[in-house]
Amino acid sequence: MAGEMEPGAALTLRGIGKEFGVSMTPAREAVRRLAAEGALTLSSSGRVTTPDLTPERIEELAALRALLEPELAARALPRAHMALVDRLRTINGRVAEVVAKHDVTGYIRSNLEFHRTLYLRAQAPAMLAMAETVWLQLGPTMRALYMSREGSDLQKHHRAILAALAAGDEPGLRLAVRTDVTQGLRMLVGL
Amino acid sequence: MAGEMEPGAALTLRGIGKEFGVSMTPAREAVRRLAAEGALTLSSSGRVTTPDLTPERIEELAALRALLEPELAARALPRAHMALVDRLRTINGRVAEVVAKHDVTGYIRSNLEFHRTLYLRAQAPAMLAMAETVWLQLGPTMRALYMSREGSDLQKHHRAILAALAAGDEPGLRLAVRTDVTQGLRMLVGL
DNA sequence: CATGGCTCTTTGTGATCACAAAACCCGCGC
DNA sequence: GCGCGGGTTTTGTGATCACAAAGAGCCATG
Repeated sequence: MAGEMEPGAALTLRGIGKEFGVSMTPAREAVRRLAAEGALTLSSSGRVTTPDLTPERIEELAALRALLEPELAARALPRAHMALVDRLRTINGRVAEVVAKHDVTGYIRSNLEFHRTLYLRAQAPAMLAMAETVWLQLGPTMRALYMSREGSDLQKHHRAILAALAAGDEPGLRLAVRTDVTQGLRMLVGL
Repeated sequence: MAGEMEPGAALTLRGIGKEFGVSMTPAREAVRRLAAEGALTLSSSGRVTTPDLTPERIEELAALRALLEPELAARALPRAHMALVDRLRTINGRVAEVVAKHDVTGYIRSNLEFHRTLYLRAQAPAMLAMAETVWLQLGPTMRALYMSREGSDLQKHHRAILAALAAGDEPGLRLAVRTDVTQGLRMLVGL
């Protein structure tokens, strides 16, 4: 999810097992579970790789984010207190730090933490799980995305989200989340 | 997905294995995969049951359907030809048959086939997979739902979908799909 | 008659193994 | 130089086993 692996990277059950000090059996279960969520690709012969997404697939996943995440934000809005906004501001500060250090993985991680923290307030576990599934599928691709561009104006969108949250402005919040989510992925496809 | 199992039904790995003539290993993989999609529940001790959804969870899943399926329908619309509408009409006829026979499982199956046939035209596999994941989670619950009410006016919504499709009316299609999806589940929660 | 504890059974976990298929690599021939 | 076999290695699959924990049932006791 954090983009630690590049798209198309191959994995072996025995390799995973050795890496985590277990046998093939639990490695297989983990792989099958991740494959079920679309986070890994199983070739017809059972080989395991991280997915190498086509532009159409990326657009589709971006559309899913644009569908799910504004809804999650809107559901979180009535439950959001000042403490939440403060917490989000803190996380957003950490985003700025890792951007300065060109730490791609750290950036993706804290960016997603920002979103997750907000959506947790929606009290919608199934919907949040779906959003996280999408993040998982985009993981390896996000690395490629964020390495190609500077993340300076993503902060702008996060600030817009915070402002709408503090103002209790639902339409504004939906729009801010949607553009934050859409804009980054748009670049990758080159639209 | 077809509601063949009731909510809260227990499963054992050895039982599944015997039922399908395999050992525990493939049974475990299948169970873990389904659990990853939310189609089965794993207790903390590893016990496997079909999920017994709370009303809040049902509302959430209904909201997901209301979010995803109009989008899928809208994406299918520009690609929909007369042959597709005919095919949908045929499937809809089959829905009427099974309703007459009070065949709950058959009804759910053909109802979902109606939706899946339409959404396949959207050329959006990730989005369709998400919708099917939701269906899977609702499966056991849908049985309980459709046994408690008559499915007569669901045909009405399907006809509205077909009409909007034939007319190329996107807003109408979105609305028709949304109400078809929402209305059935609304009863169960008792809103 | 209810309740607590004890035992036996059931059940999931993870390791190991034999097997088959796929991939890889090396060398040969065109 | 390039492509194509053939043998070797790697890799996933599914079965089986030992083990531990959780459940179920039963009996004794208050």
